[in-house]
Amino acid sequence: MDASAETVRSALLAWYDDHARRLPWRSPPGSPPPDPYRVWLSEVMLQQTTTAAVAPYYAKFLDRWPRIEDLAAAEDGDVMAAWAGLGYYARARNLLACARAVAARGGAFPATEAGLRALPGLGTYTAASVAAIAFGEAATVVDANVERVVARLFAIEEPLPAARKAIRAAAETLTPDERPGDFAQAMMDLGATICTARSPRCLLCPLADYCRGRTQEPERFPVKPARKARPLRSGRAWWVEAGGKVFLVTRPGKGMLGGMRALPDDGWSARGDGDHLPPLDGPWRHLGTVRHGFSHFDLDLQLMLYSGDNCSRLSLNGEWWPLDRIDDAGLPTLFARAARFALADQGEDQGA
DNA sequence: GACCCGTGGGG
DNA sequence: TCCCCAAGGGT
Repeated sequence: MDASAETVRSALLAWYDDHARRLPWRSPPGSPPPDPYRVWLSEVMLQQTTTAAVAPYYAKFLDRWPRIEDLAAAEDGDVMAAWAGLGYYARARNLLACARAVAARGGAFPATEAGLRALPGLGTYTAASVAAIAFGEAATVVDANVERVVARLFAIEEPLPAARKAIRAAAETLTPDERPGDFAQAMMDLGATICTARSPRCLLCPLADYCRGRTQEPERFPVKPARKARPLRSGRAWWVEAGGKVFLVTRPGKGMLGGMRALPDDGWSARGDGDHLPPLDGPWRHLGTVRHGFSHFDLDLQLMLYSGDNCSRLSLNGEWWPLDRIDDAGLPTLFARAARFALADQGEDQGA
């Protein structure tokens, strides 16, 4: 049952040679890695995000900003708009800060895990993955996939998050000096395609013979604490339209959807009594409610249409955005959905 | 360690 | 429908 680390490494790399996923930001097994800019860009996008969601964004960013100097020179708003829909917008702010920091040192990333870790937006995982994949450093890469694979391989009973220490220690015993980048990606591929969270395919697993968890119920690992229920908040957003344009604001740099273009809203506080007043004295018409799920709460956003005839006294700073280019506004998903709702409502009025 | 921070897909 | 989850980082 137990096997040497070398046995496990060899079995996994052999499996990877035949079964590696082909992804736009990845080189085939055993071949030279993509340049660090591409590795870094993909790794940041992949934080808490599926490969399918990342692919079109990765292509778009690389096409628009082929080198890190191009990204470093971009306008903040353009980068935020290009990130719209991908979520966790602090990543985009950190991406730009990191690009500028690297450009300032001549465009070359630090080539070590410790050096990478000091850059904005690179935490334990991303620093290790870029070091291993782009620079061939024998860094131990632990993401949710590796966590699951290792917890099962060693049948770690301790629940998360306390188990992270033991999981990392176990993972470190496996990390190879040769092909550390391939090894890291192999572990992640195994977790994504074989050792999945539900219904793991143990019959296809190259590590099945060495897995302690398999003799129990592999789905048990890693043991996780119960999840808290998501509360429901409510709020209002204001749709003000004139001359074929809609009034948009840019949200503050920090907090929810920070730095993103948006509809004006009332702040959707926890109790649903948002404190921001409407940007115009009425009349307002209730268009409908958009329910949206965020990471830690659900939101019922009531969409209010300004139905008066004098927009000249708007009390907010913002910009008038052409409705026929609303898809280019870079609205995060919540407000993109609200905008579609408002435009569909108008379509119905015209049809009726 | 706890909490904040998005979104879309799959079972 | 609902719940879970994903190549996590910052504070």
